Amino acid sequence: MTDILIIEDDPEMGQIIKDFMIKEGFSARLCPTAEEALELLEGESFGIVLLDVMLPKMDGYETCTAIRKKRDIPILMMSAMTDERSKLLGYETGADDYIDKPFSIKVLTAKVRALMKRSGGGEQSGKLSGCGIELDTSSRIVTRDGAELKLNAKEFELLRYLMEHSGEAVSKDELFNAVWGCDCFTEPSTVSVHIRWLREKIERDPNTPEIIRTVWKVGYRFGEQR
Amino acid sequence: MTDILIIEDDPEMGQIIKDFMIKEGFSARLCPTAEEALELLEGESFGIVLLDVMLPKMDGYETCTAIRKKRDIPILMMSAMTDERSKLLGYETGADDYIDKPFSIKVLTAKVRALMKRSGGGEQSGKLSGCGIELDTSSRIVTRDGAELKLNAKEFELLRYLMEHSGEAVSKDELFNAVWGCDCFTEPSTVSVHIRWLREKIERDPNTPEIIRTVWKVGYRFGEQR
DNA sequence: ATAATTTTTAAAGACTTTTTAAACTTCAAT
DNA sequence: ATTGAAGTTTAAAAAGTCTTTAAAAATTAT
Repeated sequence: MTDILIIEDDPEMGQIIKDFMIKEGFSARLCPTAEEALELLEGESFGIVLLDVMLPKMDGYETCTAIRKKRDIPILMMSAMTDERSKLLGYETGADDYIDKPFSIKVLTAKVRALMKRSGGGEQSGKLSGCGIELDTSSRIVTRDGAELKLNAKEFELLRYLMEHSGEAVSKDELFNAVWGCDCFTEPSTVSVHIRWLREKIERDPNTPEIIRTVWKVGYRFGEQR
Repeated sequence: MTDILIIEDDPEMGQIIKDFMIKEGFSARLCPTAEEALELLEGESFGIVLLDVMLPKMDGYETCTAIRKKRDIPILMMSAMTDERSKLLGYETGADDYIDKPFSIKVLTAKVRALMKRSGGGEQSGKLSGCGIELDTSSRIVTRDGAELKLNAKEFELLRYLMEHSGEAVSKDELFNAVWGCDCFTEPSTVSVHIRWLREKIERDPNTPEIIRTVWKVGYRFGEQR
């Protein structure tokens, strides 16, 4: 997956940024014009856009507006115009952050990381974690404090759903529909039996569950207290 | 709902920021020390933190780390130290953005909006609060001054309804219909019994209720009179 | 095909919540 | 002050929910 889309008409500048981002472990794509970039955004998905404001035909503000119409991707504007008006215009057109040129490439990287972290994006890894439990949806491996737990299918799906909705009280019906599917002749009460088996495996003390809590008259809740 | 927590030891500066944020439609709370702020964060929930780096005892970086341990709330650092090292340290300790002092208050506002938009919308996720009580409809967790209260279903629904109509006198019939549903053979007088259990749990002194007041000949009212 | 594993069912038991009813207190009007 | 209606408090009964088993059924692997 290509992470970063750099829209920058100065080839030297663009290359510096791209090289550094790659060195930092991202993958990056450089694009000298807004038109090209917009086309690229149609086909590929990026984690973030670094957008130069001074561009040949279509300027950064127009570009920003155009990207926003299509995608809710984080946009970081880069500009030599350090005045208030320019910055405000940047934010108004939908930018997430604005950095003055010339900038420290390290600060730029930090900003990129901060934005990616916040937009939940970046990592599309399929790893869920909380309360010492890690669940990897692609390998279907679940660990507690690093040790692998052997869950069977229903237990895995239950845990996955609960972890995807970590902190929420999930109703038993919702759980049942999510794991068994809406049209199914199984007794919904089977949910609690599987929750039992699951607790047997993931809880330190299955009789006083701390990871999967019961929410009376509602259902269950995975994880943190608040 | 209090949106913005401003941690700033210079009272004049703090007040300017607070006033402007309020003028912009946010609600804001000013806090001169990190210690106080951390305590406040225990009990209340905020949409964003504006964090001054130069603070009396505990500095901004430490504070940032401490907040991050507790909450995944957006943090915007404000600092007169404009060098690269300081900024990187800010991002490393978990800040989402960093603004150099002196700054344009309008740019600060734009940054606040951008961050809020990004972090799950800034919209309250179904949290109700008042009188030191916080009620989260999605996790169904209720806290008073940060400590979790264990309410059962009817108590929760009663409190939710009252908080949704905070400051209003809600008639007993209205409450009964909202919580029990219109067609139900239960005695409506059971409402007062549940109010009692609820007061037992949320009031400091259940015999002289200050959070859920009785409105004679009408019903009950949550929170302050205006 | 047989064995092993997983999933479902059903039912008992433990526990929590909700209701009821009755005694008690407070309020406001006479 | 007295009175009756409105509100509170309590404890115990009733209703309901969740847990835990064990065994049967279904599925999967050998």
